[in-house]
Formats: sequence, C-alpha cells, structure tokens
Amino acid sequence: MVRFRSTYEHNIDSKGRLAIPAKMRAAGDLGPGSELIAAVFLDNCIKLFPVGEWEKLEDDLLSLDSSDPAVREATRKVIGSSQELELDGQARVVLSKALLDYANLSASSLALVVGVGSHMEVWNPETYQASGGSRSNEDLFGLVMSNRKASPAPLSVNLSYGPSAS
Amino acid sequence: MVRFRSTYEHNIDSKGRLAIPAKMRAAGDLGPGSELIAAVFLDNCIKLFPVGEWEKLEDDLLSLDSSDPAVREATRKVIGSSQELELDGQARVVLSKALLDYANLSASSLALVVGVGSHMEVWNPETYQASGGSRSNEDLFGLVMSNRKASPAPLSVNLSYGPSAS
DNA sequence: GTGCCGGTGGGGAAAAGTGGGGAAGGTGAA
DNA sequence: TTCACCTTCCCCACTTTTCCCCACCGGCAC
Repeated sequence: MVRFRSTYEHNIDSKGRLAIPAKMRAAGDLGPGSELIAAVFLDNCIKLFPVGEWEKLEDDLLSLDSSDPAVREATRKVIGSSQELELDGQARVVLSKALLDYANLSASSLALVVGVGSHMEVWNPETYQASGGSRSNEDLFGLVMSNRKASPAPLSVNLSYGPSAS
Repeated sequence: MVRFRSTYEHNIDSKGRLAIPAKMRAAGDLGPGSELIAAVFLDNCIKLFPVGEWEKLEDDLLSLDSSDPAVREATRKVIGSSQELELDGQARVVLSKALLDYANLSASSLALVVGVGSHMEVWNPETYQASGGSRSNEDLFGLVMSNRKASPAPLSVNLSYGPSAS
C-alpha cells in the first residue's frame, strides 16, 4: 500500500509546473511517464492520487444510487473536477489554472506538498497555516484517537476524506 | 471500462458543432467516424455515451416490467430522446437544435464538457453553476460517505432513470 | 575538487482547438 | 420535370496551447 509522508516546499514555475519531491516519487513508485490524478474537493488544496487509489474512490462514487440528484451532483463535482496528470521527463506535473485557483495558488509561487498516506496535498502555505488555526494539535489528535476507539473497524479511508470535516 | 473525467471548456461553433476534448477521445477510444449517443433525461444537460455504455443502459430499461405505465413512459422518453452522433474528421459532433435547447445552449456559445465515469455531460456554464449552488463540497461528500456506510449493497441501474424524474 | 542527484527554467516541435469555404444531396416551388 | 435554395457534411487552414526535450544551477557526498 502507498504511504506518502512529510511536507516539502516546492516552487511552482512560470508554466504552472510542480516537481514531485523525490521522496514521494520513491514512495509512490512514480517516474517520468507515470500518471497522477488531481482532484479538488474538501479543503482548499489540490489532492494528488496515484491512479489506483483514485479509482477506488471513483468506484465508490459510481456505485451509489444515482436516482438521487445529490449523488449525481457529488459524482459530477468530484469526478468532473479531477484531472489526469502525466509526469514529464523531470517528474513534474502541470497544474491547470483551475486547480491552482481552487487552492489559492498561482504560477511562479511557493507551495507545500504534504504527504497524507494514500495521497499528496498541494497547499498555499498561508492557506495551510490558516486552515489549522482553529484547533490545537492536542484537540485534533484526541479526536483521532477517540474515533479509533469508537469504531475500530474501517478507519482507513474515512480518515483521509473523513467525516471529521463536518 | 470507460472512465471519463475532468471538465473542459469548449466552444460550440456557429454550426452547432462541439469538439470532443482530446483526453476524452483517448479515454473512450473515440476518433473520426466513431459514434456517440446523445440523450437528454435528468439534469439540464446533454449526456453523451459511447455506444457500448448506452446499450447497457438500454438493456436495463428494456428488462423492466413493461406492464407498468411508468416504465413504458421512462423507456419511451429515455430511448426516444436519444440520437446517434458521428464524429467528423476533426472529432466533432453536431448537436441538433433540440439537444441544445434542452441544455440551454446554442450555436456560437461556450459549453462545459464534464466527464462523469461512463459518460460525458455538456452543460451551459451558468446552468451548471446554478445547479450546484445549493450545497457545499462538504455537504455533498458527507452525504456520499454516509451513504457508503449505510448501504453497502450495490444499487441496481433502475435507479438512474427512476420515477423521481416525474 | 569532482561527480551525481534534485530542483529550476526556457525554447521549439507537435498536437489540439477553432473557423470557414465549397461540394453534395435533399426539398419545395414553379 | 426542372430549377433554386437550403441544409449537411467534408475538407482545408490558421492560431493557440501543450508537452517534450535540453541546459543550467546549487548542494551534498565521495
């Protein structure tokens, strides 16, 4: 199973390109020609998934009851906002303007690349700072631990996009 | 399995032609001469299916109990409103006035082409915006996740064109 | 000091998107 | 039946964007 960790500062160049940190390339077995899926939902950051991980999530979405307009809307938003990105010869991806806008990023700016287990997240440093302002580390960790006790079962995926957001 | 993703802005030219985005052509193995099925049901957009995907949907409809007037009506509306479209030499399709009208589109206007797994959807950008205005990403995703837990059972296809449309 | 690896920048070729002209075919009126 | 007109479709040409490749720069290790 794929496990991305750590945080890196990387520049987005004038063409909107972002180099995948070498450690993450190693962790995800990514090289020139590999594909990543970029998606924007929940949190103001760009989420980068290996194709396999992303397809699991897509499968879940596509198996829902599509007679429900809200399900169709969610599917459309999540899958419709995703993009396939191919790594160039220098292991970089091009982030489209739409993606950058969503995360308050732009070409020729600094970004944080955060490893979050199954995927990576690309943040505007200021947005990242601000998003964590409301809760202390202790609070957050306490929440995670109590969840673990309450439902020992399948916390794997849920934590990644989980209900804790609500 | 076919998996359309992403959203593209494309112009519908003065002749009502829409170019299929290159990535979607790749995803659906579409080229000049290929066929797509256009259909209008649920949501104010034009849905474009590869023939194979569409036929699955037709099969599901036709396997329903046709003694039920609602089933006959749904079948008639869905299959009856569909059109075969052939891609021209530049991988474009001609959208008829009836299709454009349904989606609040017209010749010489801008459209969004959204990939939603098995099919693509063509939207008027304003209609698209308005259709999702009511809910936040968090709400939608929360809904998806709670559905996931609540009903692990696979949905049948029936639900897709269900009576909720009436 | 030197070589390698990771990160950065930019130029040129190829592909994608867009627009329009003209032939072919079909329809309706004289 | 013939002509005129309109629609449809096919092809060509242009513009913009993308992406692929090459080159450089700095730092760390040997």
